[in-house]
Amino acid sequence: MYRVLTQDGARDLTAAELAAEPPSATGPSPAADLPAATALPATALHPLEDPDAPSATDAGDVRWAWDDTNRRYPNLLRAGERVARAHDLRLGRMILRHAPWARSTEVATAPPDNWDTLAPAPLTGVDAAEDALFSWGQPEPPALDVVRELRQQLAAVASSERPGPLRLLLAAESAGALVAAEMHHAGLPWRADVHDRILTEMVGPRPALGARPVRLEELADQVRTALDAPTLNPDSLPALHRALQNAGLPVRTTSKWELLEVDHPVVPPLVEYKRLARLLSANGWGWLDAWVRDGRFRAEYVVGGVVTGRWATSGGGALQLPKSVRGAVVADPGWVFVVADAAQLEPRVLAGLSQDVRMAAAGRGADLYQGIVDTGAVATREHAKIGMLGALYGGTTGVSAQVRPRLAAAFPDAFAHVEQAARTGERGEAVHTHLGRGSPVPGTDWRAAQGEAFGDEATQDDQSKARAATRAWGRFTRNFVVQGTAAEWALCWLASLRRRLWDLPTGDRCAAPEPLADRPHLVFFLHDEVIVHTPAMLAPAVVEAVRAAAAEAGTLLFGSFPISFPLSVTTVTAYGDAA
DNA sequence: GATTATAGCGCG
DNA sequence: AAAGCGCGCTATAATC
Repeated sequence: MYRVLTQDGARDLTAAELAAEPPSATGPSPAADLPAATALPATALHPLEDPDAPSATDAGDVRWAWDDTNRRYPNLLRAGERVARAHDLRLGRMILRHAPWARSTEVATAPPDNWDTLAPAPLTGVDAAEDALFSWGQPEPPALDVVRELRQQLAAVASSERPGPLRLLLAAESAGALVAAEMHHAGLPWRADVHDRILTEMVGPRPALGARPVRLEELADQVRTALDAPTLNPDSLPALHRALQNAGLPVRTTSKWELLEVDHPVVPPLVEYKRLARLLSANGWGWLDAWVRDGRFRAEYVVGGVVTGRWATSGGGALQLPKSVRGAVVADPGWVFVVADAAQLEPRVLAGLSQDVRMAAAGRGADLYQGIVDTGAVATREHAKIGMLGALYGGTTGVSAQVRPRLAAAFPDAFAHVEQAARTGERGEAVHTHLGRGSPVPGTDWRAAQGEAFGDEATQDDQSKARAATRAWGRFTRNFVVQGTAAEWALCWLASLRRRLWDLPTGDRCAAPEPLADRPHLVFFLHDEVIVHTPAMLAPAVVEAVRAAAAEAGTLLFGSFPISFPLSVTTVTAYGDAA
């Protein structure tokens, strides 16, 4: 049963009704020509195709369908309502527009409309929780026919070349949107006093606005002395570069790695200055003032914000929290964090993607890189790691290039898969993830450069630039299939974990006025890592749920293929203490 | 004076 | 050591 949120309110429709000819026909519906059986009712989905399948505690099997989770769900959460399942039509449209398996469907071929340009509402959009319960709070988007779009998307999935994976992808993406809204609602516990103490220990007390903290001023003075440049402002890159040149340092740029190759008394204080200045500008007192309220940091997640399907964030830099300030993330009294991250996620995903049984076998233990060493393919764990990362990213130099032939011989299926993705990209064609998310194709500039490189008046320079652009796009598509499929694994992990956390027996706690934040709940997600905030007593059950969810994610993507996804899990009171 | 571009570095 | 992929954010420079 779909609960479709239209501008007139919520309306319940069965999948069969959605697959039938729409009453207000503005032309033939693509769904009309489909046999009814091709549009599976939501209730008939095998649980393994649906990571947020209804659980024992869900009211029925309702799946909300709405234009934009960000626009609709936060107000439900404020009203104390938790939604079990959703179909986010904005996200669904983005995926189906570019999914190669749905290339010939109406959703993919129709001219652009308002759905294509619909920007997600900010999670922190509505300033007031004071909004009337059913005024949805934010300005209405342009006219959108929600029922029609849902019909078209369901029909597109059903008539696509691979309905099962695409259906899972849309369900997982939408579940991700629910998680993002819930994490924003609950917030990441953040102790401003601890953060302040960390900063003070590193740079001295908070200075007046615009002034440097004492430690930074000391380091700046040491830099000026070492370079004999008494008025140097080390924050000015051109000035710093000139001063380094004048002092005779052979550096091309002012970057840290280049400085570290030079032996000169200015290097230690300058590198330390840059480290602390960076921390202070990105996550100093200003950040604290702007982003932490009432003991919580509320990240603005952007689900599907990266082309590969990874999440992005806007504002606050939630996906770049430096390790040095993670000590300020402290659980509430009586509560703890369960911090879990997936070990070597991307190579494991590649093993599953390419059905490489040898690589899967190397990943049988907790450490895939050590497993590779144990096969005898390479001598050290470091070589295994650098070699695998090189294969995923398209590295062509150094150790990565050296060990590449040996790894390629040991794991031919995995290496052939990424090579194939690179070749496809170099031809300017799209690749796709395991569940069917399509990559963008290169723009007109890229194609023009390719064409001109073979023209009559092509110079050497034109040709080498074109070759470089070709290879760069190949590296992008090579990585896309792995990074994108890893993102899909992570979405399934999140969706499964979210359902399992809700199903945990919590005694009387869940009767509390805040249905989400008074029980174990997700508070942070970082590509292959999650944090659950939980009453300490329930931590062991949460650890079990996190592991079970990882196993389920592996099965959802790769069925019975024997690739495992081990986690490293710790239970801590401060994020900074996690391994 | 307001904008866009770049270098550099934080995260995976 | 970075490199080879994907991001966001800041301060400063460059440009309008």
